[in-house]
Formats: sequence, structure tokens, C-alpha cells
Amino acid sequence: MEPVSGSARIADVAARAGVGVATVSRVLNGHASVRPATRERVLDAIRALNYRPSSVARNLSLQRTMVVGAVLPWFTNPSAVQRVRGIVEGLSSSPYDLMVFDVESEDRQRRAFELFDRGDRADGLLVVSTLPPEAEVERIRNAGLPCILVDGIHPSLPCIAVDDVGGGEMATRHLIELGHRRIAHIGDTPPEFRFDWSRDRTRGYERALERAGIDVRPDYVREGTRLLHVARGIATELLTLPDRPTAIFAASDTQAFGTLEAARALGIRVPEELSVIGFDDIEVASYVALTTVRQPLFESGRRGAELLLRALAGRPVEVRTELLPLELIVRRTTGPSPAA
Amino acid sequence: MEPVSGSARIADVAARAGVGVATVSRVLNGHASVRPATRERVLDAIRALNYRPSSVARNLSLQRTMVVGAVLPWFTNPSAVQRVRGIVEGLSSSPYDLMVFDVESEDRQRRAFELFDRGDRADGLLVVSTLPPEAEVERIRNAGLPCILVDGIHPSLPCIAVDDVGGGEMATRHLIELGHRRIAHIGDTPPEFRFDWSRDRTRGYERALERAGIDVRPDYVREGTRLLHVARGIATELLTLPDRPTAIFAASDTQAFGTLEAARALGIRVPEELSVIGFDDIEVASYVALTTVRQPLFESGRRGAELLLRALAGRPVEVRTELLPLELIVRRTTGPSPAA
DNA sequence: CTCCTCCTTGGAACCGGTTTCAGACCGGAT
DNA sequence: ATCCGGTCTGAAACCGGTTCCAAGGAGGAG
Repeated sequence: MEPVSGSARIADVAARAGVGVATVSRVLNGHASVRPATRERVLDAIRALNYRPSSVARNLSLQRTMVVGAVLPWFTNPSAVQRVRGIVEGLSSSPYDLMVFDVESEDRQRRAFELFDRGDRADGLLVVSTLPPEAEVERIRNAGLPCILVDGIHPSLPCIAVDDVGGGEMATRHLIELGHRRIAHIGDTPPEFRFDWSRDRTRGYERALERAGIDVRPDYVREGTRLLHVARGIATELLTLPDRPTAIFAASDTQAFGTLEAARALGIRVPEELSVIGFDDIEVASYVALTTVRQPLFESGRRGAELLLRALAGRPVEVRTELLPLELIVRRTTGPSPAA
Repeated sequence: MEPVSGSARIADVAARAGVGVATVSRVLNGHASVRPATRERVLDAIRALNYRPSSVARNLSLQRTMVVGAVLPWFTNPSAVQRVRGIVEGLSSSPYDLMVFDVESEDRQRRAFELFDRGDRADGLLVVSTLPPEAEVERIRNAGLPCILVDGIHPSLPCIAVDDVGGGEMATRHLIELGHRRIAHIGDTPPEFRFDWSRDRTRGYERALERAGIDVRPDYVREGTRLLHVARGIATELLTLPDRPTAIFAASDTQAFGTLEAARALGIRVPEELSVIGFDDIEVASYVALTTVRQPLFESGRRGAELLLRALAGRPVEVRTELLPLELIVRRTTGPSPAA
């Protein structure tokens, strides 16, 4: 009479041990005092039936899942992987498990939030590199679902972000200090559902130029989606301008790679004839020796997880934007201006 | 009287619409016939209360979650990310959502399986680049949980894998054809919980040498964990041998990168003085122009998802190992033997 | 007008756990 | 012997849905 098909239920265990279900539950959760002899009988029954409690039933009863959800765009954002690793790390010593949900389109984003916003799939939510619609923020608050925004800013959620204006300025100043005067910029047109940090980086670029007394040339400022080949196209346009730039600041590493490819195709040497700087410092950047502004990707995830855990523990989390430090990483794609 | 705190339940909707819960459920699921006027009343109540059904309660009742789980090692295996992308792609047009669980240690692996093996967290399971313990395979079968193994082989599960012996042979033959005779090999010592494909690649290496009439030199065959710096150490040993190899076949791209770093540190030029070939063709490989044996990472995930969906649809899935094709990708880290 | 369908609907059982609450049982004190 | 307190224990309510089943009501046929 072995329980071959399907899984045993708590009632089966109770029956076999000759006790009530409440007692089995108590043994399972180590709750109240159960007489040692009884406990042993129950444990024997559990072993004999190869029993494991249903987590779904448990969740329903406890109103708790011990899962935290993360919604983020995988594909459109290679840096997201690094952030997830930080989240995993931040969660690793906690009893919470992680459920990752990929949003690569607006439609998927809606589905992701529908999945989580009622608060019964996960006990907490990390929203990474994507901007929750206003209605969802509302719903999440109503559900009492703790939520942290990573790589994005929203006035009514705790956020982890970086100073994009400062970062854009940092990148551009580096080029200026190398003697460059003709500095172009490739910005990132974010999809609808993503936070638009690119605008701020562009503002930082403009500010650095102004402070150095260099005019902002509209024909040097372009914008396109983050895709590598799109950036390559834009860079090609810039580099075939009659008065071509000697340096290009790309709003992301991916776009910087596109720029490098364009330069290679045109036979323009980097960094001798052209300096290129990116933003993010994704893993690949060190392999191709790209100069870039490093933002702490891993750390952003870790910190987000940390704040979420604090909220889950019932301790208060301030609703404010926490800025992580940026760092200029000089490698081999930037050098002195050839014009200098 | 707005429902400010907590979420509305189906009973609230029923009460407000003046109908029974069964009717609300029918409207929600578009099941049996509901009179249009009644349906409208229910829909109004749903809107007014901002109601969304609890997925947990739904799961419990339906014994179905519409989620598929994936357990895989993130950190120890950069190629895993690529496989996940394939899985996401394969699932994208299905009604199933994906829950990713990271296993970077044996302990985490146990937890992952405990989470899924009862079959109530997810309707199906994809096990990627990690080998489920025998007891778990048993339990998964008992729970009737469809399960596909990706990048691993187990006699009682449908598997997606590659011909590692053939791949090792392919890589080594490429080096032989370039005139190399002193060919070393760096194998991968897998952690306990991972499938040991490295042994097969080593066997392929040996077979290729034998077929070419080249003796297998024990001092040319080393093994270490997959970590980059470990491989760098091993490569350094190999390259400081009195009779140093002119070519090295690394069992993974990560280890090939370690080898390249070792060569650079020793001032040995690649490919003029040393040829290096890897295995996997992870994304970075194309950036550093690494010659490698490509295994279809993305495709393995996509195909695994496809098989799982078939199983979930109730159609039979053969318990057999499906081998995906390998391809030699020649880039710029291999060249003619300097000895030739 | 009556009877019989068919359509629509609500009550209640069920999914598998947790927890409240009250009662059974035990030993020790009076 | 009786009473009291504390320890263990099980029945039942509950979490929030789905669905079986029986019943009410409307409309058509006889």
C-alpha cells in the first residue's frame, strides 16, 4: 500500500500517525509543545509517506510566500544580469527565494505587474530598470506590497539610482581634459516602459561643455535606441561629418561598442584618431578595454535586496532615492585629442 | 466606503453585485453562460472594487500554477544566461511564466529541488547545467511533474545536450590541421552537483590525437575548476614547461580567457606563438575574437522549453537525449604552428 | 393553462494547509 | 477523594478561489 501516485496530504500523515492534522502541523512548524512520543510517531509517518507540505496551501493559509519577485528587462539591458546577481547575493542569506520575471515589451510588463501586484505571488517586489505605470504603483501600495525601485526613480517608492547628470558630466570632462573640443554624444531613446536616464546624461554632457566654454553643437548630439547596430549607424553618420568629432560619449557601453565597430569599419583608429567612452561598465567592457563610467550594477541589486529585506522584516524604509557612486574607469579607448 | 486596505475578495465582489461567488467565478473565467445583464453587474463590481483574483487561491483550487521553474547555476556558468534567454523565448508565446532559481552550491541545489519537487510551485521544471540527485528524480516522477534536463544527461529524463566527445575531437583536430603537434588540454573539474561533460571533451581530445598518431602526454593534460584565475594558473604552468605546447584546448571559453591572460603575462603572442581554442562560444568570445567550438546555448534553452510545453500540453515526450549540433568557429586566437 | 425544457444561478464541498479554542488528561495539593 | 493548574491534543473555522449539483424561472409546446 505505498502511495505511488500523487503526493500525500497532511490528512494522510495524520491518519497514519493516529493524530489530528493540527498536531502534524505543529510538528512540521516546531510550534507548540508536542509530546516527544507523539512527535516521533508523526515524523515516522512523514518519512513513510515521503510527505512534503504543499507550499501553495501553506501560502494561502499564511498569506505569505517567502518569495520576492523581480521584474526587469533582460534583453534590452545586458547590465540587468549583473544586477540580478547582486539581488541573488543580497537574498542568499535570507529565507526568501527569488522569482525573476522578464519584461522586454510593454505587454510583458503589464503581465508582470498583474502577476505580482496583488501581493500574493510574492511578499516583496524589486522593480529593476523599468518604470512601473502609475496605476500599478497605486495598486502595489494598496496591496501593502513592499517594493523597491532599482535603476529608476519614482517619487513614492524607495529607489536605488545613480547621479546620471554627474555621470554624463564626468565622462565628458574626461574627454575635455584630454584636450578634445569636438565631442559628440549618442543618447539612448528608452522604450515606453523604461526610466529615461539618458536625458540626464545628456544634460551632464551639455553642462560639462558649457563649463569648459565649448559650444554645444546640435549636429553632434544624436539619439537612438540602445541596440548595437543602431548606435553603429549613428556613429557612422557622426564620423562622416565634414567636421567630424575627435571624441564620442555614448550613453551606454552597448552603444559604445557600436561606435567602436563603426570606427573600425571606417578605418579610424581608436584611441589615436578617436576617443570613445561608454557608460555602465558591463562585464564585456573590460575585455575590449573600453573606457567608461562605472555604475555599481551588482551593488545596486544587492542594496535593493537589502532594503527590501528590511521592509519585509517590518522595519521602516525611507521613501527616497539613494544614489550610488560613479567611477571613471580609464582603459584604452580614450586618449589625447589628435587636434591638440 | 472605498476598500482602501487589503485586496477585495471574490465574496466582496459577489456581495456588491448581488450575486453568488460562483457567478463571479464564471464571469472571471468566461465559463458557462451568464446573462449579459448579470455579467455587466459583476464587471462593474470588479471595476469598482479594483478586484483581482488571488493567484495562490486559484492555484490551490486548480492544482495548477501556470509557472514553469528553471534551476540553474548562474555564477559558475556564464553560458547559463544565454540558455535562460532561450527558455524565455521558447516560453514567450505560451501562457506560462518562468521562475528562475539560482543554484551556485550544493546546498542551494537542495533548496531549489525542495521548492519545486512537490510540483505545486510550478507545473513543469527545467533543470539546466546541473544534475538532479537520484532521490529528486524519483520524487519528481512521483509528483508527476514534467521535467526536462538541459545541458546534462540522465537516463530517465528527456535531455538536451551536445556530443562532448565529438566536440573535443573537433577542437583538437582543428589544431592538428594547423600543424600543431604539442597540444595541451585544460579540463574542467565540475562541482559535485554538475554534470561532468569535461571528461568527454578530454576523451575527444585524446581520440583526435590518437587518430593523428600523436602520443598523449600526461604532463599536457591538466584539470581545474572553471574559474578564470585557476585556468590562468594552470596555463602558466603549461607555458613554462621546458617543452611548452604550441596550442591549448580549453574545455570552456572562460578557461580559454584565463589561458589568454597567462600568455599575455608571459609575453607569448597569440596566435603567432600559441594557439588557443575554447568551448561554448559565450557572448564575450566574439568580442575578443576567440576561436571556439560553438554549442547552441540559446537554442538548447528554447528547445528545452519547447519539449516542456509539449509535455505540459499532455503530448508525450520521449525519454531520450537529444544532441544539438556543434560548430567550429575560427576567429583570431588560432593559427599555424610555429614549429611547422 | 399546464407541463417540460433549457438557461441561469447560488449553496456548499473541495483544494491543503494553519490556528483558535475548548476539552481531555495528568500530577500534585488540599 | 476533590479540585486545580498546566500540558497536549483534535475539531472546526479560515485562507480565496473553482465547480458540482440542485433548484428557480422563463419560454415554448401541447
